[in-house]
Amino acid sequence: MPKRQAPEISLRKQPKQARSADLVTVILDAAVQVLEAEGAQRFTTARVADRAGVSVGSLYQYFPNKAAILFRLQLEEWQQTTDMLRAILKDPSIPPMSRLRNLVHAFIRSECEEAAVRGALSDAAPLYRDAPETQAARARGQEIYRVFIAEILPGFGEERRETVQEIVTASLSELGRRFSEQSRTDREIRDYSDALADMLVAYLESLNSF
Amino acid sequence: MPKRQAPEISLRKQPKQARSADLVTVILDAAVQVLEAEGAQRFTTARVADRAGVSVGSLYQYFPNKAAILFRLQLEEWQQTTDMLRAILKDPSIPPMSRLRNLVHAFIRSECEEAAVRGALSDAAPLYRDAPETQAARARGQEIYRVFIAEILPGFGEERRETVQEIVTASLSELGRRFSEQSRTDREIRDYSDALADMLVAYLESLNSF
DNA sequence: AGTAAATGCGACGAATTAGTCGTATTTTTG
DNA sequence: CAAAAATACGACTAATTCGTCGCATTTACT
Repeated sequence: MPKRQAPEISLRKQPKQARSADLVTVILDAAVQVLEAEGAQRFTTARVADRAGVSVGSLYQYFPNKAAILFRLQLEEWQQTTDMLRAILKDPSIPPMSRLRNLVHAFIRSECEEAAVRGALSDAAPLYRDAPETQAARARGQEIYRVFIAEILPGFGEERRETVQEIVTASLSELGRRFSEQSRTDREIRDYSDALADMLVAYLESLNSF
Repeated sequence: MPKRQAPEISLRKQPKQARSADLVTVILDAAVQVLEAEGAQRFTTARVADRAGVSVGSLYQYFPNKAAILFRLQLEEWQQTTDMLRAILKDPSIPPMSRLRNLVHAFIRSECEEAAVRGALSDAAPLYRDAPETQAARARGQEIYRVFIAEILPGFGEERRETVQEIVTASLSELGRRFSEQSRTDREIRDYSDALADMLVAYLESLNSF
């Protein structure tokens, strides 16, 4: 059981002046560029600092270690995606299964944009995924699905719903990630999204026909 | 676009004497142990050689680089799994959807055994996944599903079937991997397998009801 | 202006790693 | 048994990496 993983993934100190706040954003932008251009393997603090036009020392003023930068990027990614999906999933003017279809399409499209960065980020996941902050962020993201599943499967027990939720969310995130590993045409994206939506809808409807 | 990745993943030379054939298996055994005990991050040729009770030099006689060892392990993993699943999927005495259910259960159970090694192997995937040998092995593994999908969806065109196959195989491998990241009780394994099988069956049956 | 706090710097230390090469040992072969 | 081929060895090199520390510069505040 390899349980490495030091904590300390959060910001080391809060930027108090404008220049240092800028510094943090400049570093994060540079980090994205490094991930995109060099991949997870060659993602190093030195390269990030270099591309940001900043010294390593400055970088380490605000990020306690390399993993903290990656975690921060993943966190922002998750937050953006979750916000988008929440809006789709909560819209009461659309029937649930249509909302789900819309969500699938939006999610797959979003996964295919900036696929390079996302892919690299997931290659680097071992560096940050075991940190408690990461677990917490994951859990927060699950909330919107929990509510949705409860809405469409009202007769089911807590435990059963959790399993369904696990399957549905994992299908989305894992199949989305895998699909976006290769570059795809718009046509492929539509077809795949349709098929994935078909599968999820067929599953959920089959559960309700009893 | 990070396109690193040197080829040269195959064996450097064939062992001609018994002792060197032993050497290769000893090294592979040790590699598994290192992956399991230390994780992908700390998987180094030195550690493997050390645990195998062999010198690095000897290791490099037969493996051109670190990635070759990992590829070899992944290949054996895939071969074993594929053989098992092929037998289940081809049994003509059982109706197709029952075969699929059996397959899901067998696969998830198998993923949960030695989850540590499999997880580490997939963390290390960036080191070998872009090699042509890996692509080829992947493609070979897809074959059994291609045949199965063709059997149950005879009226569908080639392209459509490919999308379905992509969805089904990705669901299995990715959800299986993700599920096995945490350690699971027998009960959880059964419930999850049932749910996943439900989803796949619901999907495939929904396709056939037109 | 003058002081203290905040920020920025980058050379440097300590550690780790992949892979090689010349040599020693063992096995095969004639 | 002797020469040749195969195998084993492990010290070593070259490269890369993370993260720190003492000092310089800039900003905030009175």
